[in-house]
Amino acid sequence: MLSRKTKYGLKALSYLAKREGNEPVQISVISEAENISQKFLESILLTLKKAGYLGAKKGKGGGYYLLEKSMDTPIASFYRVLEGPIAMVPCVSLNFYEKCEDCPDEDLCSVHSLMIQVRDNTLSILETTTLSDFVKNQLI
Amino acid sequence: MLSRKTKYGLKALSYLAKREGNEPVQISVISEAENISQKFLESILLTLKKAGYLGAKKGKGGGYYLLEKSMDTPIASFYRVLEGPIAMVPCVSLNFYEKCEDCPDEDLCSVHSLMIQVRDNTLSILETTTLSDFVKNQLI
DNA sequence: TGCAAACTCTACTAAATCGATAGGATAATA
DNA sequence: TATTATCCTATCGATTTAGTAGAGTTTGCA
Repeated sequence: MLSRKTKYGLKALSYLAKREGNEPVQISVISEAENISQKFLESILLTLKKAGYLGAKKGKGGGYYLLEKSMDTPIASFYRVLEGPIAMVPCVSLNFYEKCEDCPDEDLCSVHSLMIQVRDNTLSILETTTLSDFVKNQLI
Repeated sequence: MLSRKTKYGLKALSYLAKREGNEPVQISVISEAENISQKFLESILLTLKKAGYLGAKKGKGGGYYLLEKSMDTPIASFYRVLEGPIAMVPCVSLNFYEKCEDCPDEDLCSVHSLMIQVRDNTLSILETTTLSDFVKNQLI
């Protein structure tokens, strides 16, 4: 299940991506438009900024805006920053790998094999869908 | 992320599915073979029994065993019993649908559209892989 | 009949995570 | 210098997770 953090983060990104121009937008504007708690959104946007996907400007006329590369960034990247691993078990994670304590041999684990398939299928979507695609699709 | 409950449940099912014959197997045997806390596994197997996938026999020589239909049951069914929804957001769940409070129109939500794709991809694996397939694959 | 084996069931708990909220610090603008 | 808006740390209540404890029930067997 997607956490609210990730869902809100993606919705905020899509809000920024849909705008014409790239003027800074205040947190309060996004939070009202997308029905997200303002304080919660604050921390989410900060995370995305630290990860290098958003720029921020302080003071009057300030707010958050997309950095250039963000439109071509796959959703998978945002997902990993907000939610963490895409894989359903750490032992099949590409970016957050961890061995299972209970499993002596991954190659003999049915769960492992199946979850590799699920991971690859999910990745095929999340890695090929960029933020630009993400907002394009919904206009159809 | 898969909970331990689901992972352990699937491992126990696969343990039973790999056995020759279908004699009852004690919880303690499975828990040792798969390195799962016995008490925890107890409750998991009980859940699977109540859902109609396992039979149980009490007393000496007792234990859990697969019911006939279980070998042809898709992993998706076990998953739903153990973990809950397969979808990443309730608003795209087929079996556990819930409307998002924050979302006025699902058709205009980019997250919604994307998660439908992810769901369908994941389902295409979990619905077509039966318990029988599940243990067959790993022998290759 | 009586004992032991093994599942059944309820209740409880420690720890972690989630979804926020509070409030002050910092920086930019006018 | 006053205002605006992000930055940052800390805290908190509710929920979920991953168990644990312990008594109850059914079955097989001597």
